[in-house]
Amino acid sequence: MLHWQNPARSGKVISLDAIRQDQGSIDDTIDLMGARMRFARNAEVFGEGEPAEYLYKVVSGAVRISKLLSDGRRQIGAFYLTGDVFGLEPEAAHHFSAETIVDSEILIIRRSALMSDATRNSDVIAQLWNQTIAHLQQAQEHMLLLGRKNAQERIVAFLLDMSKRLSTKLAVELPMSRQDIADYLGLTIETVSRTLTQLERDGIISIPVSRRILLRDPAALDEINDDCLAA
Amino acid sequence: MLHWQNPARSGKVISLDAIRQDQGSIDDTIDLMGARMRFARNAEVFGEGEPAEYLYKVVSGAVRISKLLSDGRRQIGAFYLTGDVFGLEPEAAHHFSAETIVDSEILIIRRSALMSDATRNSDVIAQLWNQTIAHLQQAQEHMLLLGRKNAQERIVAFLLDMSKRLSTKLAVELPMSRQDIADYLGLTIETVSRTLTQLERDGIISIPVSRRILLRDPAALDEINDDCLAA
DNA sequence: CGTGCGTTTGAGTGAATTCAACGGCTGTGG
DNA sequence: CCACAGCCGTTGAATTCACTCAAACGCACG
Repeated sequence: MLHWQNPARSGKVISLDAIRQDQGSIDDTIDLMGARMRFARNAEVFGEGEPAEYLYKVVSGAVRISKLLSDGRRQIGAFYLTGDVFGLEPEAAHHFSAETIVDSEILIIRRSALMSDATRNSDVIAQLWNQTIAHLQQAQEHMLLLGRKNAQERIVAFLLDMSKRLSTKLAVELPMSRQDIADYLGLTIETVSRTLTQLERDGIISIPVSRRILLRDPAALDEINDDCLAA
Repeated sequence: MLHWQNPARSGKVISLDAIRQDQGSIDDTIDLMGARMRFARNAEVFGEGEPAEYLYKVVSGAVRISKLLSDGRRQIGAFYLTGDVFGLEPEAAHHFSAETIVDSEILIIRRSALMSDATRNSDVIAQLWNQTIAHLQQAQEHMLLLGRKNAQERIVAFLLDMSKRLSTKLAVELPMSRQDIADYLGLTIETVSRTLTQLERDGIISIPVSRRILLRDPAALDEINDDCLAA
């Protein structure tokens, strides 16, 4: 039997929750078939244009996927944290490169292994499809942020998303640098820094050390984030 | 047998080509099972938050999918032209709303019908998955544009993409308004207009009427678009 | 011949960027 | 234990690119 229905989700912010929620059988499959590998900080997991032979799951650590323009401008497409699956593109080649942000342990599974299993069990494809859908929705949400939100809104959306995904609700320990955040949000490092400082001055957050952010006034953050649909 | 391999594609610009190329069997299925419907210009095909019961294919006309913020800011996620499939989110609800841009004919198929077929033929799921992947890659490419490109680069990328998809290589007949273009590219209508005017002054394009754009100097356009990877 | 909508053009503003300097850790080596 | 180098992050000043506000234009339609 197939599981076409993902759990209905009410929120408008599409993070990777959907992916996690729907990982029952794929987790089992991958965990059985995969091989663990350790990567140092800033190691390349795969490069743009490389054949996409494997599927990846973050066991511990954090990963970014990114694209570069010829003049060095970089867009980070997503961050993957513990438990997240990435690299699932049944095309010949990857369209992003993936690097670790911190020392990480990654579970790697050969795509062909999954696929041969899939011929016997269409559940696996359905699961992979659902994963892809979740990634797509995340990308679409991010397009709204990149296209239409100002610096403060971007930063706040980022903090709330990280808070949710790290599930340390009010004390967010960021694995990534300001440059990574900037390249994810389509801002400069200076703007990221200034905006965070301003939020701290406003008493909405506090930043005891640069990588640790305390959400002092979640209501104010939600207010700024206010993604509501019109009418 | 499954078709895991999409045709390898060399270009960096991910348009909907991949979708079209891989539509053999899904086209057959949908065309057989679907019902055609006519929509007037600016008609809503589905709304954000509505249950996603159907899959859609543009027979003729054009469709935009979009998201709104509470203050009216709008981000258009994609345009779908003749032959494109959209609405494939096996989640409970749509995350974008979809409206026709011009009078359109849309083929509609009940998802459940496809799905019951899928239990017998995992090919169909694989096809749907590939469609989703293509949409994801398009979204990721668009994130790079929205996050890191200036107005001129956005306009040029848009024109080249439209030129390719409309396959009237050098004379692009745009179905959408300047406002739609602006909301797709994350710009204002004025900036879109000014940038097009400037390209015309530079002799790179010409605009006999506002919706028709002639690509006079494709090499110059490619130059500006230059998406190349670094090193 | 108006009216209305979509588009263009102009002038001025502003938010984010660029350029530049400074501050504060961390680790290393004297 | 201190000195110093190398990052990373913050802050400041000036600039710029796209935005806002405003008006005019052109075309279609009644």
